[in-house]
Amino acid sequence: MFKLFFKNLKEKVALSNGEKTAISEKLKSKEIKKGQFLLRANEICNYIVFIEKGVLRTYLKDKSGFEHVIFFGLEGWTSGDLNSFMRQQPARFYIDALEDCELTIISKTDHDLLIETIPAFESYMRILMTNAYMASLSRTSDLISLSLEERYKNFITSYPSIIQRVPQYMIASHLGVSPETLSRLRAKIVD
Amino acid sequence: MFKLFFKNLKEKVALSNGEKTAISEKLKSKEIKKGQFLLRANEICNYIVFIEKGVLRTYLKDKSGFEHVIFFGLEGWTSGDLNSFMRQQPARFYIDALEDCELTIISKTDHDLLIETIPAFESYMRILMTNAYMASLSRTSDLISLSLEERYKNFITSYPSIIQRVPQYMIASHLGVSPETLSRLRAKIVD
DNA sequence: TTCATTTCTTGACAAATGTCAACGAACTAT
DNA sequence: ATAGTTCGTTGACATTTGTCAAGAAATGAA
Repeated sequence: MFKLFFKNLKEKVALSNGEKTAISEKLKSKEIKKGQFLLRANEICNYIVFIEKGVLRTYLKDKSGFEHVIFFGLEGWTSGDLNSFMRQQPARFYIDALEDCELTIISKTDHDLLIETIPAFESYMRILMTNAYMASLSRTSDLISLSLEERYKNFITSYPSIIQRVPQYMIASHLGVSPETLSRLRAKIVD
Repeated sequence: MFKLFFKNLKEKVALSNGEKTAISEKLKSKEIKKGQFLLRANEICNYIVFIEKGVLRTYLKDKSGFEHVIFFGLEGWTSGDLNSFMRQQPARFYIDALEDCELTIISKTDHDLLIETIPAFESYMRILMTNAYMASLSRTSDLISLSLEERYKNFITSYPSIIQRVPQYMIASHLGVSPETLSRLRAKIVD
C-alpha cells in the first residue's frame, strides 16, 4: 500500500518510522477506470493524488469547447488542480484517466495537518513544488522559444513512454498544435 | 533594510524576533543599475533575489539569438534562475535590470542553512514555490488556450504597471509574438 | 534645444499553422 | 469475424503570424 509514494518520499526527505506511520494514516487509496474523471472544471479539487499506476491527463477547455492538454501524469508523478486545492476555489482543469489508475490521495484537511505537524512532510511538499515549478518554467520556455519540431523531438526523448501510451492527438494538444499539424510534421520527419 | 522582504515574509508565515534576526543576518543587499545583468546564461545562479525596488527582466536566447522574455519582476516579487540555483548548474536565463534596482539577496549556502535551521523559512519557501508554480501553470494554460488578443487583454488588466514601465516589444516577447504583431493588434483594438 | 538612438508603426510578402472534409487504418465490443 | 467507433493521414484552402524594410515617433544625452 502506498508503495511508490513512500519510495518517492524517502528519496527526497529522511523519515522516521513514526513519521511514516503518521503520514500513512492520512493517506487513502483510490482507483479510477480508464475514461473516468478525477476532477472536472468548476468543482473543488479535494485532494492531490500520487499516481501509483496508470496515466492521468490534465486539460482545460477554451471558450469554444476545445480541449488543451496541460500535462500527463505517469507512475511516480503527482496530479491535481493545485490552485483549486490550495485555495479551495473552482478548478480550471479537468483530470481524467487514460488507463485504469491506482492512486494514493491526500485530502486538503490532512495535507494541512501533515504540513503543520510533520516537518519532513513540509520539506517534501517544498521540494515537490520547487521541482514542479522548475518543470513548468521549462515547459513555458520551450513553448515560447522552440519550433514545433524541436518541441516534438524534445518530448519524444524526454517522455518516450508517454508516446506509447497516449493518443497522438493529445500529444499534439500538449505541444500546442492541431492533430493535423503534428501528423504532417511526423510525415516530414520520416524523410 | 530588507523592509519589503520582511513585510512579504510576515504575510506568509509567523515569525519570532529571534527567527527574524537569524534570517536577517543571512541577507544581503545589492543594487544594480538599469541595463546591468544580474545573471547570464551558462553562469551559475548564486542567489535568489527579492526585489525591493525596480524591474527585472528574465529572458532566454533561442538558437538564432532571439530573446524571449520569460517574466518580469516588480517590487515584492522574487527572481533568479531557480533551476540553476537549486542544482548549481549553468543557467538557461539572462536576468537584467530595466530600471535601477534595489535587491535583497540570499546565497545558496545561506538558503540551505535557513531551510534546515528555521522551519518558518522552509514554510515560506514552500509557499513561495507553490505560488510560483500556480502562476507558471496559469501562464502555460493561457499560452496554450487563449488567443493573442485575450492574452494581451489579460496581461493589461493583471499587470497594468508593467505596461507603463516596460517597452512594448518586451511585452510582445512575453506574450510570445513579434513586436509587429502586437503593434497591429493594438491598432485593431482601438477601432 | 538638437542630435542620436531606441522604439513603434505600417506595408508587402512569406511561412507556419488552422480548418474542414474525406478516407483509410486501428481498435473495441459483441 | 464483423460492425461501429476512434484515430491518424492527406488535400485544399483560409487565417494568423513572421520577416524584412522603411519611416515616424518617442526618448535620452550633450
